[in-house]
Amino acid sequence: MTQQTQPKTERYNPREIEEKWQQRWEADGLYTTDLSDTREKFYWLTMLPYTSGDLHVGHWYPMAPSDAGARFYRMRGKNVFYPIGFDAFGLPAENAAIKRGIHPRKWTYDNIDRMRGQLKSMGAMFDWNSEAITADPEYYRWNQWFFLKMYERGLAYRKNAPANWCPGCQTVLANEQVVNGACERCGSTVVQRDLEQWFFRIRDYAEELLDFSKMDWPDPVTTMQQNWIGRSEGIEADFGLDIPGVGQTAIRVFTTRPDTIFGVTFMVLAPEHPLVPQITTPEHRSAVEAYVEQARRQTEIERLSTEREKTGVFTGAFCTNRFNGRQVPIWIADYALAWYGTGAVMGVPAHDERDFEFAQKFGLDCNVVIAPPDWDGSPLTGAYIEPGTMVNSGQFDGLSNNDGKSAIADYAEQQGWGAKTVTYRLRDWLISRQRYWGTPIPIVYCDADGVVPVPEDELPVRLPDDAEFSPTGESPLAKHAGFVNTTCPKCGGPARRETDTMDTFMDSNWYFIRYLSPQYHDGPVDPAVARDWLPVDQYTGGAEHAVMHLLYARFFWKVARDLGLVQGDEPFLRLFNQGQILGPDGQRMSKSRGNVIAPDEQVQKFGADAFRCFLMFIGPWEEGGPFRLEGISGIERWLARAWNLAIADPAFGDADARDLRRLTHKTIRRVTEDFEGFRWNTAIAALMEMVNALSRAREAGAVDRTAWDEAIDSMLLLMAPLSPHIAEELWERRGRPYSIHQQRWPAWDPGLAKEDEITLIVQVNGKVRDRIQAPAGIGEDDARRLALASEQVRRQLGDNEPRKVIYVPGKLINIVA
RNA sequence: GCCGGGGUGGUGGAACGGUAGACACUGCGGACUUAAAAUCCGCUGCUCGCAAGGGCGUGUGGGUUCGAAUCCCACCCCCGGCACCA
Repeated sequence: MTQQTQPKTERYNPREIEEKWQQRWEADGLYTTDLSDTREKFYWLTMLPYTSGDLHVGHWYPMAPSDAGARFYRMRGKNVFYPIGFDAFGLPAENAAIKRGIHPRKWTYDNIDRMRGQLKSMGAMFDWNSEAITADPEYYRWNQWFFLKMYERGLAYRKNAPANWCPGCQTVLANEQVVNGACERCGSTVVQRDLEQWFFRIRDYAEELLDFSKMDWPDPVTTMQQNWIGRSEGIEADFGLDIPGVGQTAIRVFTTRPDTIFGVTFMVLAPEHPLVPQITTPEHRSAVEAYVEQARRQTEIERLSTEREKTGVFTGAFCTNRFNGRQVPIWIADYALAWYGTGAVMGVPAHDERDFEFAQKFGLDCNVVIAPPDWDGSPLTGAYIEPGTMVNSGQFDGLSNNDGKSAIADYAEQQGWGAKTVTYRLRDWLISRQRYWGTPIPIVYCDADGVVPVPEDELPVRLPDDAEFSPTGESPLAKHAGFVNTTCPKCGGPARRETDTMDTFMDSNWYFIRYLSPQYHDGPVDPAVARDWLPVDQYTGGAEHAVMHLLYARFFWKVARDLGLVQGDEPFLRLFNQGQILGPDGQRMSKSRGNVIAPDEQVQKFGADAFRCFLMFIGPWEEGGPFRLEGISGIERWLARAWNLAIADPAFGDADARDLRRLTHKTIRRVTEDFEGFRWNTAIAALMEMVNALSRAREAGAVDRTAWDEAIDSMLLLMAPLSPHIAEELWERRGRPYSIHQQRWPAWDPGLAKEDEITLIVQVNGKVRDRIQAPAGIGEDDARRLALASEQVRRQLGDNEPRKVIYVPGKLINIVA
């Protein structure tokens, strides 16, 4: 509109300022946290990156907003600790190294060097003095130490068990690492193999892990953990067994439906159930053996297929339902899972869908014991699983099935036929891996002394660099004579080392503890620092870790607590899950898809500040979504306009400061509240509005000097967490004291932020017909007078008298005719 | 199948039960420029109308309410997790 004489000013050029400030901040140790400082501590943690190669947008998306959050709390006066490290062990690094024919150590540490530079280019306030790398012997030494402590307490044990075997990665996997029957990493179909493996007793903590009351976590994550742990209340009940030559006299089942126990018409054992070979009668032996063999060969995918029809074979044996004395046939079927409950299921076709399907297929009886409300006694066409009245259940007839549950449970306990119990879906954590790039398990096998833990003072058991590490199905360390052959710590005789390594999730269990004293030699953490700084106050990271890292880490923390190492029951008091950032095609970003966005180029082109802000602006952080670069020009324009506002003053003069001050204080309020709720996108929108309003104010003529300075200074302070470089540069150019990142967060004055004029919305029958400017404190009578005087309202109303008027103070008036 | 989360303009997205579409991108028009870029200004949900103004609009269908994107019921679709868990 008006001819604008742009002052001859320097243009915003991120390349000129960003590196300069990064170097200055580093040289000044600006982001080094003094852990002995007495101000209120705030441990802000972002999930550590895996060292798989270059950083891409998938790394920036979680980290840039997290950095803004950490900076925000720092400016609010907290002593913020915001560390970073590298998750360096594990299959992906090892596989990548093998593919390229280089040593995993070299591959990993080269990546770390590159990633460190990339992370610094982000302008994040990471405290690099606290860096921890999980593949360092001084780190994994304490993995081993923890293992020994757990072994001492019986929390680490060894057992031969069927394990998830990935033929691609040539190693076993934890239950949590099998996704739809396939390896989480390489996608190979997982098969079952019997192996001697090390486990952690996470099940011992199942009950406590279900208590989420001591932390503030997003609901979806706690729900996922709850489902994963899968607590079920029920009873274990014994069915009588009277088979010549079989010592055992009962088969124990687990059921959540004791109320249906009179309806049992058959029994199902898992193919792997130990009683199967003993009870099978000679004429059924070959069929049973064939079935067991076929079940063993099945892949997880085949076994899990829901479309599959029920299969099973009769063993020829019978057992007795002690409640009604009925003899029922014992079958084996793979829908009974060996590891869940007791590995045996009582078949109640009338009241369980799976049992119904099984009975239908094999012509087994179906006895109704819970009557549907208007049941006429005719056969069921499907399992009835809803509540009902008990029938055909002896003395329990007539009870509601809900009452029957406890009545039968009590009766079973009285008779000694069973007991109330709780079963979990969660399995113990299998930590052995037959791979090279991990923490060696500190155990020695001696012919004389058996399993012998390596003494603490011999830690770390070092991972040899010169192993032949291509996977063969056996741990590569097994072929390294220098590693394997050792002496028994107990008797001094010849012994062999354990050659498996630990699951890499062991590393991420406690890295945030190590950050506090990464150089500490006398334990995993300096106890004094741990006492002051743990637990983590705010954790941010992806929801993909809901049932792996986040569950393991909670378990591990509770073990560390029981060892007296840390205090409190939970490691992460608050959690925020950002959404997944996807490629422009809406697909998960991956090198193989070719949809990876490299931040380095974007930083070159737009600057780190613009790129950070853009990632925060594209949408709500928790939602993620496809990344498209298109909108970034809006961010560039905003930063450039902010720059121009800050380096060139408007025409100062006698002017009303009220509007300007209201703008400032309203914006402070909005940005502060948005930051508290991780709403970076709307915070940036508020700052954009401020820039737009300030530009208009400058155009409009004379501006009050004090109000202008307050506005610009506040704006820079509000921008500092989002775009640290430009904020620092402009702060300096305006002659303010270094560093902006050490300034206090601005406070808003509610009186100044308040509007003194409102737009009164005038509705007739709920439809907006007019908007009238009115004083903010307008009362109902005045509002009504204004509204009824409106020409629009009169036209809508016609001859009708208003029947009712609804007034929402300061907002709206609705005239109902 | 079960458990979460979500469906709003051409696009990303805003909206304590109270102006739907803030903020931005794109597009269109204009200013500046020899020209372009950059910058600045205006318009930009659909639709009827010359206009004033009206109608329709938040996945679908109902309901509650003076008033619903928001609350309730039923359903459809998308994303994530779990999946024969007895």
